[in-house]
Parts: sequence; structure tokens; C-alpha cells
Amino acid sequence: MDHSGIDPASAPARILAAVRAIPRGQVAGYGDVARRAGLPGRARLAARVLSMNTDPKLPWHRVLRSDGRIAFPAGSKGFAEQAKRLKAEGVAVRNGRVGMPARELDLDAEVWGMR
DNA sequence: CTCATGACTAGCT
DNA sequence: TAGCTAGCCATGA
Repeated sequence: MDHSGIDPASAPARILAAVRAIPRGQVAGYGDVARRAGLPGRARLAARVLSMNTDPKLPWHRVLRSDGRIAFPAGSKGFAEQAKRLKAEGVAVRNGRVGMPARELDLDAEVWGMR
């Protein structure tokens, strides 16, 4: 019996859908995205999917680590790109760290689907 | 099956 | 805040 009830083949699609569901100017964690995708505990899977993704329409830059930091190593290409995009959306990025992401997530709870 | 790798997380110091 | 350790999941050799 499948304890999660989700097709592994559709898992990546769910992850991408969850990422696209993040409103502009807001951020979410890998674990949160996986959870919203119906894949609790698969934060690493979410990261894997994003690393494979090539869709420029995907707001991957809104996905951060649980501690509110950019997952890329500081100084890396992806790091600069993500920080740049976040700032462009009004998200405060300081030294690779996003300004109080938990606060943003709290406000999202109403919009995301727990209502 | 065991080992290694990775855009992860939580706990402890 | 920063660094380290252990745990967890998926893939490939």
C-alpha cells in the first residue's frame, strides 16, 4: 500500500505546481513546497526537481532553505541570480539571508490553502 | 546491496 | 550568528 497515495511520476509536477503557487514577492522553503505538493519530508526531492528544471517562467528564486537563506553557495552564479530576482520583487536580501521569511509565510497561510 | 552525492532539516554547542 | 553532527530521501555507480 502506498502510504502517500501519490504517483512518483507526478511528484515532480506537483513540486513545480507548488513553486508556481508562490505569490510574487513572497518566499517558501523546500520542505514547505514539498509539503504543499503532497510530499512531506521530500525537501531534497524539491531541490532536485528545481535543479533539473529549466523553465524560465518558474519562480524558483522564491524557494529558500528552512532558515531563510539561499541554498546556493555565496558568490555562486545561482546565488547572485536568485538574490537579484528576489530584490527585484521587493524581497529584502542581506548577505544571502532573506528578511524574516517566517513572517511572510505566516501571512501566506491564509492564501495558500489552509483556509 | 553498499557507497557516495546533493539547490535539505533539526538539534546542539 | 556560525559551525558541526546526524537524519532523511532519491539517484546512480
